[in-house]
Amino acid sequence: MSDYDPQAIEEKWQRRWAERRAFEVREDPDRPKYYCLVMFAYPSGHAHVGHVRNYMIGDVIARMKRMRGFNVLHPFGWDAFGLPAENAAIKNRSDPETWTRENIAHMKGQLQRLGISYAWDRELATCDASYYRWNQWLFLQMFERGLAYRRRSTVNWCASCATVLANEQVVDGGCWRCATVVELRELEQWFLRITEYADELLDGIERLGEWPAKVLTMQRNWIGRSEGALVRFPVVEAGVDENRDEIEVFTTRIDTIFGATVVLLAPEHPLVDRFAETAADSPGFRERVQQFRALDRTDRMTGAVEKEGFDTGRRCLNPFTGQTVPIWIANFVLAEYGTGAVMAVPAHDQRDFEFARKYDLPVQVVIQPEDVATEEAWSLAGDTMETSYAGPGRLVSSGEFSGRSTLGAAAEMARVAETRGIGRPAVQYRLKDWGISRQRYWGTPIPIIYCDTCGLQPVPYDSLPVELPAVAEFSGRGDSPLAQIPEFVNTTCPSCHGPARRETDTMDTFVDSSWYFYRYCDPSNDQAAFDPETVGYWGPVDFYIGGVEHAILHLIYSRFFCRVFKHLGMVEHDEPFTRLLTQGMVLRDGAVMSKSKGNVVDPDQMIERFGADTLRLYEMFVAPPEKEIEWTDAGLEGSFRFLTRVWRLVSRACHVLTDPAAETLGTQTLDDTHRAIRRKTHESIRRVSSDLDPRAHLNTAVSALMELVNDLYAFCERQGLPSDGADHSPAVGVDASTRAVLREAVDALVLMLSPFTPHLCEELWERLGHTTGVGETPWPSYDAAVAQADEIVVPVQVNGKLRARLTVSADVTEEELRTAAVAEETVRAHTDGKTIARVVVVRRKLVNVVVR
RNA sequence: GCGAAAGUGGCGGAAUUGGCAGACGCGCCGGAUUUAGGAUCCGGUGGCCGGAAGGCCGUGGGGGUUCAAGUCCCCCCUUUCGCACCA
Repeated sequence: MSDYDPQAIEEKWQRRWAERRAFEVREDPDRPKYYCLVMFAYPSGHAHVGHVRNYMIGDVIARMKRMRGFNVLHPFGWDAFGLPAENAAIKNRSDPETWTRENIAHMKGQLQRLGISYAWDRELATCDASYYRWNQWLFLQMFERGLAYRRRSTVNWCASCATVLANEQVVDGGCWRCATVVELRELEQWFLRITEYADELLDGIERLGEWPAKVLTMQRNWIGRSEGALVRFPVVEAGVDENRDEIEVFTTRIDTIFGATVVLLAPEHPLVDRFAETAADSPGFRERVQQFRALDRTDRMTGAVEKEGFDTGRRCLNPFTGQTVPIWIANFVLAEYGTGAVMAVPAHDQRDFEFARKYDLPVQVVIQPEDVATEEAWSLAGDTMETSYAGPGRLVSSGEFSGRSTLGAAAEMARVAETRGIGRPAVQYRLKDWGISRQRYWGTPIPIIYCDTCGLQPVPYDSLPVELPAVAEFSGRGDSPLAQIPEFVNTTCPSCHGPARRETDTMDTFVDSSWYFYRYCDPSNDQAAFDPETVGYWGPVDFYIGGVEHAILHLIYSRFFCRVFKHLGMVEHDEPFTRLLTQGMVLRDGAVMSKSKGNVVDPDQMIERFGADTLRLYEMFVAPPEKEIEWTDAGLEGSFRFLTRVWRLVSRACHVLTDPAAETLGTQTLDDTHRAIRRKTHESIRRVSSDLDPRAHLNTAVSALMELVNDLYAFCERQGLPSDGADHSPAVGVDASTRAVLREAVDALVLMLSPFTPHLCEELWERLGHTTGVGETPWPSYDAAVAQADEIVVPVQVNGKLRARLTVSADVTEEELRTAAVAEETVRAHTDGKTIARVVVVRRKLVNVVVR
């Protein structure tokens, strides 16, 4: 047989798979379905070995599941809208679509050379009107239900990208894409009411048992639910009793309200401007407010700025104590959380404590720890305490509530506030509604029309899609590129048919990626986003694989959309992704691969040198899928060496194996060597099967296969099989038992290796005389009786230290083990002259002789 | 600062339920083969002592539980990730 020539083999099998449409599937109610999905790709230009790793994990799982009898949906597509296309267009003086389509073509070629088992007939690109029209459809559905709405608001603005960012897209105060520090701007924006589902999204986390705990924690933090109360503090105006202003605060510690000695406003709080109008007598008021507002946003958010504030001179009424308290403006109070106003309780909150000490504001103790003997001790401490006390305890100096335990007091006091009409229990979330308006060209047009007479009008469903107009040359200037295109902007009102203007913002591309996994199920449907019955068959996604960088953005939006579709009656499941695996990055020289660092490893070059199978195997073997890996060429060579070894082993086996149907195990007598290799074969099947499913420990599955190959080499040598390349007549001098045992082992090896290196294994499978493809052959099953050894080696310890090994029959009894262990010579050397206090026997595992 | 995860040979990593630490691979060393190199095959490879048999030590550090700890508990160190004035 010839040498291993990956290039020839890989091309041959990729062609055959395509001809056979081997990976295209349709719904089949008689077979269990399995939806294996990798996160679709942004067509940036070139796939690198990091992408390859992601896609390989999915491919190994998909191919293995197919062999295990599942009807496997394994699609791929393109997250094709987005800013880089616009930037590239400006740079190349072309248009975003050309750039995008060329990149898709190139990357698709790269992926196809890897031999991934995608159902390419379901490929989609979000920039196709046939896809994004359903973004528009869904937007209108949400608009009808009040889930999409428009409001003027302060938004995060990235000056470099010249667009708005969602809260989720602001990372450490900068743009998630380019890290430019975000500014705040007032704009009319479209929002999706994700907060409507805040509790559902939070509760659902409990049921995502097959997601990494880390991702769940991040989502919990992001939603940031806190229970507390809203309480209104009436502003005390000299001489005015009616219709006076109120400051509503949110607190999680209403049980400390008797200690609220000052109310703090965010500099952006609406009342601040009102106060400023009448603050003529207070010089510098406006200037100081301006100073606070101008503070660097990131610094304010992260606490890098010193806590400062000043007295407005106004006072309000603490509705529980009936006492007036001063109103201050403080730079650390956030306008966007809660009500933008807080009650400060210096004695029981560290921030407030520091603030009070700095400005010499009163510290009123109202909670006393259970273990402090007397109230006096703490009342005294109010003036001398060095730190706040935020723990539990008993309420003191709290009117009718004094003596109560903090446990349960907060809930009751919130209810009391409600009956008195001064507040109510309330829940706050960190999660904000999702701003989706983007002042960009390359995205889904928002299907809304503005008419001077009729106002805001949704585009009628039968006018969808609102197509993105082509542009000849892309300048990228102006806030909303679509606004520069009169043919697009000018339209007629669907209601009065008078002249009207289209919305010129496009949707955040995360809208596109929030439901693409449903579209794959029914990709060419032109009547609906998807047929609910079809998604009912394929959904939810059983196994989803992608980078942890999407832990909050994409994965929370998709869970949100799943619920919207459920409420539209289009899906029945609660969660879109049953199991999530976040694969580790591929690093080189300790850094993420990027063009600018010049450390990108191009998969095409690796395929050229070693073949796709070697690259595939290497990336699966080097570490567990979740871990990040450091790229090494040496490791790749090792994988190539292993595959060459497999090739030679099977070639050698082919010299003596002729007919799969005849070489079966039946009544042959097997000697020890035969039994040993059968044991190894079945043990390997057991290990590889469970390593792949459900454990997804792909690296140890490969290790087990390497061990099997090593043993098979030794077996061939021992049985005197002619070596590869030697002159021989088939099967000369090789008995039927040896051939049957070898056949079983080599077949199992090739089958189990095939999800990793499908081209090589298809070729070897064919050479082994099989007529069906390796991928259509059922996964091998293991026989526990065969995997079980006749004899086992049991370690013997004396006082926990290994002293001997006993080779005993597998069905040895505890008593026999005990006797044999104590009698063993090396054991006796360590027990002589001592008392055997105890002998611990763990059947089939270990003996420990305890001496004194 | 708070929270979580991790820390195992020269390197990547394995050890599924508390039961032989270091599977498998890389690298290195030796042997066979070879004109030579490469490739291949076989063997060795945690540290220390020893000619060997064997012994001692060993999973970031320190304590503990247990017949038995990489694994469980407590304290500490380091790294990574997440959160970071959220009232």
